[in-house]
Amino acid sequence: MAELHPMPLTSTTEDYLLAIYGMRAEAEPVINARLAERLHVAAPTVSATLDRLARDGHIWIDERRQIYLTLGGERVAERLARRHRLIEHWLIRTLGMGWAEVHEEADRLEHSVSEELTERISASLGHPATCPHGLPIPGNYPETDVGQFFSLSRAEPGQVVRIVRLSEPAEDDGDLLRYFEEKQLVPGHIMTVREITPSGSLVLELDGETVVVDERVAANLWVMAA
Amino acid sequence: MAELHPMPLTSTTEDYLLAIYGMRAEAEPVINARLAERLHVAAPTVSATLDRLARDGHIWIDERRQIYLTLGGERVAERLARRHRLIEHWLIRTLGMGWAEVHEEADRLEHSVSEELTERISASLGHPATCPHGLPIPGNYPETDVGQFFSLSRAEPGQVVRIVRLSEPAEDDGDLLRYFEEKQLVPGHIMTVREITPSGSLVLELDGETVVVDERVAANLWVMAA
DNA sequence: TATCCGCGTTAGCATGGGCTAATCCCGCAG
DNA sequence: CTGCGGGATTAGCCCATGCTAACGCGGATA
Repeated sequence: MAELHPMPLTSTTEDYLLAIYGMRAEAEPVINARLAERLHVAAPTVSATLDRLARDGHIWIDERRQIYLTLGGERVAERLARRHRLIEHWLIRTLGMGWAEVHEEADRLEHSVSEELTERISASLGHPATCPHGLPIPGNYPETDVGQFFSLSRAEPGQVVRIVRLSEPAEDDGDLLRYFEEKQLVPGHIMTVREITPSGSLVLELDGETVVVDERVAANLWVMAA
Repeated sequence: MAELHPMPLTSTTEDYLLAIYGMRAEAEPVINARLAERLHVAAPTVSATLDRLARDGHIWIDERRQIYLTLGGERVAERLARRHRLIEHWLIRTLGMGWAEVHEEADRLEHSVSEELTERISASLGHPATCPHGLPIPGNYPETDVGQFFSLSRAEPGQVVRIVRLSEPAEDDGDLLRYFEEKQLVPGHIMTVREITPSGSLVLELDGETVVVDERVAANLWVMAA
């Protein structure tokens, strides 16, 4: 039953929907325990909140306790992701905020920016296709070559790749963001995979500089053959 | 007792403090019943919330049930007013939103904009002294000629005045805002008071146009001799 | 097979922020 | 003096969002 007057969603509701959306996009299993980690709340809290989300028709949960967005829930999440990612761009372009700082600010602003303001922002930026960290902006992102993207941790020695985006969870790790920024491991940059060490670390060459990243870090960078 | 880790205030708390601050600035009596009207909540809700505000040291209430901000509460309110008014400017200047629409948007954004972002906005706008509706921006507003301001409803026939700002409550009245915008009754504009009718309406001349406003409307415009 | 780990739910509780209905209090006007 | 009107509080509810402690369950492992 759709509400006649769609109650404005709470900030918490929006956070949950966006987290589920993000985890789906990364093809991670979406279960109670993972959400609890991601949202920094206790397991029973997640259970109760998911019950409300299901009651209100935003999600459904199957027998194996996998969580899925309904069509309505997905629409909400897409709008939020769109807002969040446009805001990030905006903060960088018009106010000169740092590449590693905007995510946190956008996490709060995404809940209070109106639909109209969102569209004005998108227009003023020329409708960018991705956020500054390379994640697609729903509504602006063309249906393209997503299939060509793969995790840097799966790259082969000798391969030349271009960074296309960060992983979802990387955005919530301020230290990691600052590290990526410092090493210029940001979307658009091209690098060569020199070698892969026995422990799984990758030796990269970027702008003539050599950078070594371990497997866990490489897993958070998505690339395409360049 | 100041908290060691100052708990982030809730949106509700901020709304109450800002309302109290605004009513004080207009020299309106600050009591429970007025707050209930302004915030669109029931009287017992206000009582309960004010109890919490007092408990947390943001306000105090005297024997006659007048409500006052503590120094801490006032600091919070000033920061919020600053944010709100800077955001309004920003939305108009960088995104072309309407003079009559920005207040509502800012009412939501003021709760989620960080201190750092606020300062970046102020700098990018050249530290404006007032919001687009003429209300002073704490921290940017010079200590000046506030004493020269008076309500348009107290103007004399023949007087030439310049609009300096709206009243606080006018900002929450969308229809009134749109009316002011349409008639160009906005800060900076100069007009002549042609006559005052027996019913208290004012006949004004603005840019060669004649505009008639009733007493209730005139009370919401502050002017100075020009 | 016995056990333990990861996961989920139940029970029980707290706080913030809302509401209505009913009562109470004070000052002013008749 | 009586009564009324405005304002505040009390009592009693509700919901969303959080927590801990304890229990249950199913699969992998010793």
